[in-house]
Amino acid sequence: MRDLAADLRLHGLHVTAQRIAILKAVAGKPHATADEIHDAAVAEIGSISRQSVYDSLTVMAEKGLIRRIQPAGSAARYEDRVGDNHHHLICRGCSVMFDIDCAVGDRPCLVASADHGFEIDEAEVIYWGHCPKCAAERAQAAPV
Amino acid sequence: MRDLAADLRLHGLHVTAQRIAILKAVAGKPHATADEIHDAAVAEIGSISRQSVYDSLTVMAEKGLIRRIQPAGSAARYEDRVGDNHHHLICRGCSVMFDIDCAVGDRPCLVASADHGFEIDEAEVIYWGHCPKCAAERAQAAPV
DNA sequence: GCAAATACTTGACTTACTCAAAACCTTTTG
DNA sequence: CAAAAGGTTTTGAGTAAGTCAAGTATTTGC
Repeated sequence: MRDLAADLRLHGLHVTAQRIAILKAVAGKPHATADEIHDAAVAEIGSISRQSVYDSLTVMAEKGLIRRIQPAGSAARYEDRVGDNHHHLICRGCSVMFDIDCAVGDRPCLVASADHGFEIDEAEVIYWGHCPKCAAERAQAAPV
Repeated sequence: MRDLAADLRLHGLHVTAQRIAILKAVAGKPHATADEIHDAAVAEIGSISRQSVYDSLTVMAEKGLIRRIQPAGSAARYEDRVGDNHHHLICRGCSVMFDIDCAVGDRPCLVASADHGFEIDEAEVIYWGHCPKCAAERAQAAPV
């Protein structure tokens, strides 16, 4: 298990009960929303304001401790798997989300065909589709 | 120029002044937000409710006349370039957005390394970085 | 142990978007 | 052409997710 306190200090952040609780929540339930993380943190330490959850998630994402994913049509989600540039697979029906390892290799997806002079730092890839369950339901609802 | 009315009819939608105005707005300013499209449509036909703009954009996106892009940290945007699976390059500073042709080829990016049984229909790729202008400003604000 | 810096809480506020019901317009059919 | 049928637009209220600001509390370096 990660030493959460050391992790925070390493990134120049103060160590507080709230932040430890948030990190635990993110680690324990990948792809959780800010709201779910708030609930988990409340369960862990009894009380924490919603605002602190937002603040902490924001700085921790900025410092690179966690990663924020913001798919179309749903609230932002957070995960503690960082640094490996993996991607995501999301169901259009029920919004389940899976991790997908980069199909091509290490980070070649970072190369765009024309960069317009940009300094590119991330290539975000989201695969959209329907999970087996939702695909079956759709087939039934709208038969050919 | 596209025959907008025929385009709507082809997709099973009624032809109305509002929808024509919205399609023109989307074509005239790619990557516009619902709000900007509303403004453009008002300029075109004098008056249209915000709700109609949302409704129309939603059905037209469903029917495949236009495409909705919803990047993290900003409102949804719309474009009329559909069917070629191109990608986007967005500046973290000022949110400018450019089109990027698929680096690999036609649509191979659709292939995920493990599909979890999903029926995948789209691979959305967003390159994040800083445009030349914002990169320069950042370098000045936080010099090494 | 103290001062300075960082973090947390409270509560008001905003933005982007959704829901619902009634009025209206397009299209289809006779 | 008229009228029925059903899709479309308007109006207005409502919601979720997140932001802003000011004051209080905690952590850390000295």
